Amino acid sequence: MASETRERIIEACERVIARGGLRGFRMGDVAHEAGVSIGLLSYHFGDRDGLLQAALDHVNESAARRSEQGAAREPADEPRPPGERLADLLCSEFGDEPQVRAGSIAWNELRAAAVFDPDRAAAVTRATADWQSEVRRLIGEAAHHAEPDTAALVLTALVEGLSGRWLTGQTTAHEAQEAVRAALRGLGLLTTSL
Amino acid sequence: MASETRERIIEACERVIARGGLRGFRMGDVAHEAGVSIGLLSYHFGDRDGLLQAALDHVNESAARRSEQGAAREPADEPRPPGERLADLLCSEFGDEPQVRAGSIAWNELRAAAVFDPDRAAAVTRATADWQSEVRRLIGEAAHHAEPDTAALVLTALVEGLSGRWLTGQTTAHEAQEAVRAALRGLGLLTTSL
DNA sequence: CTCAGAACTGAAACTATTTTCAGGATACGG
DNA sequence: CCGTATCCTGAAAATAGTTTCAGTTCTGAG
Repeated sequence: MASETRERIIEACERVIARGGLRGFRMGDVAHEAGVSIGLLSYHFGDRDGLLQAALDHVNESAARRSEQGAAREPADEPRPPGERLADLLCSEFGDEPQVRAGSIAWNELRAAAVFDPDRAAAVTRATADWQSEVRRLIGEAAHHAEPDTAALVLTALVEGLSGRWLTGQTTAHEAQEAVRAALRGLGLLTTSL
Repeated sequence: MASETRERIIEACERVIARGGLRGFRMGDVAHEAGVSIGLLSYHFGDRDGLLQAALDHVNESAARRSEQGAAREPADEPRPPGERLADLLCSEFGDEPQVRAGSIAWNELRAAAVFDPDRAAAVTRATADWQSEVRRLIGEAAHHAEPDTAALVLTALVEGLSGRWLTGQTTAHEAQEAVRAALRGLGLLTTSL
């Protein structure tokens, strides 16, 4: 059926982006990766832009789903401290599983492309605002903070910066996570005890 | 003279990069922007890669020069608090002057490209390490901090993340600077008094 | 002035990639 | 089966961009 093939193509797009970024996003590579002909890409998605758009939308959705999942996964009978949940949410960006890494790379590319493309900037802004307000909410639960909005901005921007460090091999995923936790402690949102 | 023309070409490169990123870096655009023929680019810089390399090196040098200037501008008789100098160094990335913005855009692009290009990753890593160790030094001067290395990582990564927010229009330069100062206060490196 | 070498031009050749399209395969209701 | 609508292919055309190069202009020393 066609929808399966579409799906396969979108997944191939994600792998191609993860391997070479938006710059290395070639329809020939996508077709080869998906095991279909190059003509089929146009058939399903119109042109290169349509294909890329579909792939990036999918990345967006996946990220949103993961974020919601994280919030829902909390068992009601064993309440984890909100500071810990905050740390989890923020650190979920880092991790050596291929899917996590591919997602981070795609986001990194999307953010970089958004500088020059208002449409993409709008999409990034919306998704980022959702994420940041979720962080803001957890800050409110974790502690009385004087400037919770600023703290949410600082934490989310920090994660984005650390993501770049990690993806370029300047830090490990673990170091990035430790840095996030250190920042949370600095803001009084995580107790020092391990 | 040739060196003037070279300079003009490099400056044109910076404008082209600021306008369209590394992806939008076209030799035709550079030639048009510099008011020279396309053949001259090859004559002076060999090929596209050589041209791009020269342009990025120039961005690097400019940033380094600006940073040194900032450090040297401190008059010995009126010592500014190290926390303030730290804030200045970190906030110098944000600002609405075209040159500052162009420099930030170039860096943002370079960081994004470094994910897929080991050579660029090495260059970025080196420059980032220098900057971070300067921050680390100022932290040492500003206060006894339990984890100065982690603090330096957090602050520099934060600036990189905020830079992305600013360049995509998600925050203003001023908001980004305020966020940096808030983080510095949280880390006990800047007194609350204004 | 004149010549050599450096700076410079722009069109043509080349390369890489996307888009189109004529047609082949496949699924499926009648 | 048959017809047809959908899915799919891959080669050819179109497009976008870089590199080359034969030739022109400029510059300065002799």
